[in-house]
Amino acid sequence: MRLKVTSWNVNSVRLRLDSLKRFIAEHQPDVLCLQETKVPDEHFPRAEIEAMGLPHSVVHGMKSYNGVAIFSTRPFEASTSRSWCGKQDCRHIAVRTDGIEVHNLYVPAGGDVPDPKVNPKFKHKLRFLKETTAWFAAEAPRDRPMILVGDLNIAPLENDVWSHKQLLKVVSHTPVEVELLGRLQATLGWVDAIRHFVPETEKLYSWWSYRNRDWAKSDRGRRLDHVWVTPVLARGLREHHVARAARDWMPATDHVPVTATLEI
DNA sequence: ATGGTTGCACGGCAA
Repeated sequence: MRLKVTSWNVNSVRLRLDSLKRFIAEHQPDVLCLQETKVPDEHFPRAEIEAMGLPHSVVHGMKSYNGVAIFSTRPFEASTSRSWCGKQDCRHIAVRTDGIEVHNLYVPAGGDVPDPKVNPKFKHKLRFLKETTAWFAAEAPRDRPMILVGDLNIAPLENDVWSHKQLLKVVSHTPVEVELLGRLQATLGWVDAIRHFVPETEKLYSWWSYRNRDWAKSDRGRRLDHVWVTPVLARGLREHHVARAARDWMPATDHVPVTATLEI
């Protein structure tokens, strides 16, 4: 059976309904994980998205900031959301479908200054990574079929950014973040489902800043959005897709959908 | 070096 899983930071789900409809029609994901929905649950346009062919959903949001959701062609056997760093800021939601746990994460961006002593947002980001790492390490054995997706707000590899050298002190690509993301990845032996298909020598991005006149021409991107699978699922990996074209869909988003397809 | 843009229960904050 095919399982096609997409992660997309939509930066306001209410502004993105036309783009969501187009993406779902063109790519037909089975499980669609959204981040930065920016809407409280009572105002979430849930029925509209369910009508696009994904009739099962869970949402977990708040006013103005953050927010995560999962839509699916198949019913959920369970769903949970966890809070991290003592904050109720809607950065995690998880479901089980077909015996597979799917975790959808929105890691804090971390602000501008990569120093936890002077920047509380960066401190929060590091702490969030440590807490999620401890939780996955304690929670689940490696042989459990699990998928972790989301806007992890870290581009770990040299070719996950347009210039490794120029971004070494830029939040999202600093060594301390990359190291912590590596520890999270090591907990369950998570396999990077996108780099499974794209060699590390090749540039690959999922985000381009709004602050570029011509994002495609300058192509100063970063790969902040990820799909990971546990080792037991990795042998089923069949395809990947980064919907670069969606960067031009109006109104524009800075993140594009990232998809992995597996046979389960 | 700086400034560049977007979104949000509308305006300072987060990204």
